[in-house]
Amino acid sequence: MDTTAPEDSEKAPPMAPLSSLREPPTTKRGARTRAALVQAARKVFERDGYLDTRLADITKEAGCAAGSFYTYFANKEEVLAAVLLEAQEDMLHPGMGRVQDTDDPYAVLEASNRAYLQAYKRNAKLMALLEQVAQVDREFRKFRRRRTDAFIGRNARGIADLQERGVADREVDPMMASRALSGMVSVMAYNAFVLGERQEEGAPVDFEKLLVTVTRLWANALRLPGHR
Amino acid sequence: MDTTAPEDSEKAPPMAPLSSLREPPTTKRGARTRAALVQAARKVFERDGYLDTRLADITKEAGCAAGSFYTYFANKEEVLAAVLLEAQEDMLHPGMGRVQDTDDPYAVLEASNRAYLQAYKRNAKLMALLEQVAQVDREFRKFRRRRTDAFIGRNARGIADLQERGVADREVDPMMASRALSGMVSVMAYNAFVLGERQEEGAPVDFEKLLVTVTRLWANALRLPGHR
Amino acid sequence: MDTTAPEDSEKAPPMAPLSSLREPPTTKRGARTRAALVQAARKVFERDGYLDTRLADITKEAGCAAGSFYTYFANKEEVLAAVLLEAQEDMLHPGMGRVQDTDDPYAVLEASNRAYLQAYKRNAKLMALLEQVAQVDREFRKFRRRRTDAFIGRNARGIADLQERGVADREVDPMMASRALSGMVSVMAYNAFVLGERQEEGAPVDFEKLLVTVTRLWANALRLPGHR
Amino acid sequence: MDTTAPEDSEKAPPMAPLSSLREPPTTKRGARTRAALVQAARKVFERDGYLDTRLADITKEAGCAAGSFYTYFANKEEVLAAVLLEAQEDMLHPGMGRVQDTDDPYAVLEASNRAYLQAYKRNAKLMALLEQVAQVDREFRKFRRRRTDAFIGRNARGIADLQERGVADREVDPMMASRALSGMVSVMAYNAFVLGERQEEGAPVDFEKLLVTVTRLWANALRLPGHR
DNA sequence: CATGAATGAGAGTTCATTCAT
DNA sequence: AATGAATGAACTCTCATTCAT
Repeated sequence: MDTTAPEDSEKAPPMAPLSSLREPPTTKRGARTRAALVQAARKVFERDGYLDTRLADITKEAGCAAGSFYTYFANKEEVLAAVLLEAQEDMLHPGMGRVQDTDDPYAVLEASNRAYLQAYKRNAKLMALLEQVAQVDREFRKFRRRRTDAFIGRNARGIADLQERGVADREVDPMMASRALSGMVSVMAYNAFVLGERQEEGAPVDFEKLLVTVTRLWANALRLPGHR
Repeated sequence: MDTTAPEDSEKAPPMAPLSSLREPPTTKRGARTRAALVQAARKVFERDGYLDTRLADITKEAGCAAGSFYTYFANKEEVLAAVLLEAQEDMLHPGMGRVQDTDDPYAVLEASNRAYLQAYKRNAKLMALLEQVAQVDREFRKFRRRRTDAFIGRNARGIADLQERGVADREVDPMMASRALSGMVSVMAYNAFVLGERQEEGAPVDFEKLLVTVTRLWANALRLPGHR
Repeated sequence: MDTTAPEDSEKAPPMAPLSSLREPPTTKRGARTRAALVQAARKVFERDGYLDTRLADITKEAGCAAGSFYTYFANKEEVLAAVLLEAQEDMLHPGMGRVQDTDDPYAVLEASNRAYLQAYKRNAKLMALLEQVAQVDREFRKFRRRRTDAFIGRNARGIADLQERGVADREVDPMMASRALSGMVSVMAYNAFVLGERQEEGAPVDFEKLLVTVTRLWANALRLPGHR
Repeated sequence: MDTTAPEDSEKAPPMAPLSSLREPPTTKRGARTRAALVQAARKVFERDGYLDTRLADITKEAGCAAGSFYTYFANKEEVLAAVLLEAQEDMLHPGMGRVQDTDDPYAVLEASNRAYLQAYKRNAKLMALLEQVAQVDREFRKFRRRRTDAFIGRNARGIADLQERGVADREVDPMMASRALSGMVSVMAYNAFVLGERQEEGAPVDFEKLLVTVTRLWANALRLPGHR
């Protein structure tokens, strides 16, 4: 789910647009240390949350000295950026098997949602982290937005396509419908895989039921035919 | 990757469940000071965000000494609780005029969504704050959940009712459908009224178009009859 | 003596023009603490030099907690500013008794130089500090410049006056001559009272001989008549 | 106030008296690297000032690795020493053409001052650096002192000579007069060529006017005859 | 000799919380 | 009840120096 904080809330220091400023390590040893830091950072971030993570926690986890951190990153933001960039691939491009070959819109839709939900589940901790950090840092809000927009755009094209083929409700704006329906799925994913996994915050969820429900609602919402 | 979410991320200090611990002020002067603090807190929270707000900012805004804060609240969480409790009414019970009288499910649905979206827009800054703080504090996550569940429950009853009346798709679980569709609307509201209002984070939104779209999608999703 | 560093050498952070930003203490206790800090700062600065002074040294000397420093000053610069402002009076306006009554230019000159040298000697440690810090901080360079200019201007007027009265060499530009001669005296003072007092850095100096020499050279340089 | 100057201000680590400890490089490659470091150091020192210079800045400018620095120098002081020693010649022995042949004391004096001022101007950045570092490091204070004393001694001999020839005021101690007058010229040079070149710190100066003025004042101060 | 990563002590700063007045 | 100064733990970041390759 999407969440945010008052615009002016963050003092915006000069920050790089989510790309490493420090030059990459030249030696093998350097690469190893950097990798250890990124891995440690991910672990600690996911465990303690972005805000409660001290840089010392990361270096400790990585097994290196506090100062070594700054050989590779300028601050907490930059490690997180590195963590996210490293995981970006799997988060962005779920890849959804062969089903696309079919002509059955419902089957395609279900496959798409399945891929999305699976990827979300796989990266749930990271998604939780992203949501948290997006509340606090504009740069990561942008990152999240890029990710969201990728899905929304893809789905909007799918909807427009169905409309052209005459199988989807032509009354709705494809873009806005995509925003709404994609949002619907992402909220469900967040609730199921982020909150649902937490003690006392939510109940565990039946993956298939979730998938079927959102798919059906989505199909209905577009008035796809058949599939009573 | 597995999906245990950052449950432990927040050090959980002994905290009261969102109700003031401190006994209420006895004197008039005390009541005035407390009120000033709550009002100031809301203003500063909305302006600077929860995390960037220093208690000193609040007392300064309230025009009282730093120490006075502790006469009424134990910490930042408690003021925020007070702020939210004070605003709870309008956030929770939008109240939606007389339309409920009609039998037209679509009209009822639209009225309900209108009321929700209007309330969201009215309290957008507070909602933003709530989302932010929910990322950081379990107690406020619970608060948010109570609010969300109220809407979800209400909508689920509506859906079940329509199903019983035979006008809604019986294949979907009313509760889960309500989660999905309510979530859909809340995401749209968040994007429109929280992110949409921020420079460079989102475009301003046409309220009516938003309302019509989500209502239509909702109606379609349930296969409500009629309406073209 | 005047000394400085390459212009670009100092990263110039937004700094206040040598005036306290923090609001002054309201209570007696506050005033006491602030005063203790200024006094401690002066002592430590004079003992350890500006650069080697840690804020912790100052608070320790003042007998208060590290954090208390920031109640009154934003950083090291600001305390030093406070120290200098407090001592400014005596450094700037030596006050030189009754001699001004006479018409004898030489006597006036000697009295003036005596007052200057005495004041310099009295504040030697502070002058040393000022020289040191002027090498490092533009704002204090300005401060030093204001002080220097005050003397130079005063002396330039004296020289011009003598020229008008026909007792001083009219060939020299009064302002530039004042720069040169005032500079001459200040170098001598620096060498005598700052360096001269240090072990192995210079020999102790006979105050009267110093005074007589610079006065005679000054008088000669302007071709004042009489005096052998 | 008393006048013990900040003698103890600098922690005095075991330091060599401004001569390279490290043995000179044996290979050609080594000599090249060392030279590159010295050159880079001078550039960076002059640009950023001694204190703000990081060893990393120097090695970067020299195009070699951080660790290589320690092959040739033990620390920042030592490079600076190397820099100064390399430039010492031009700073110390201006060389002043043929004018010394004349008997006209004024001409000799002017030639001497011209040579001094030209050398100062030529090495202004280095002089600025020296002044800065002298404020901070005893060893460089000694270096500066040796330089200053060379000039003072030379000028004192000149003055004594003139006194013996009966053309200079015999009432002043040649050594002290030399200190004062040499100091006068050096202050003027510092103000003109170091401060004068900086934006907003001083106005640019007319070299010839400066030369004529200090020379005339100097001549007058000694009561040299002629030259009205 | 050169490299460049690793180290870690140490400094400045923030701010929730306490407490004497 | 109110005040506002005092506290000090906590954290980030710098950079001279070392050392394995």
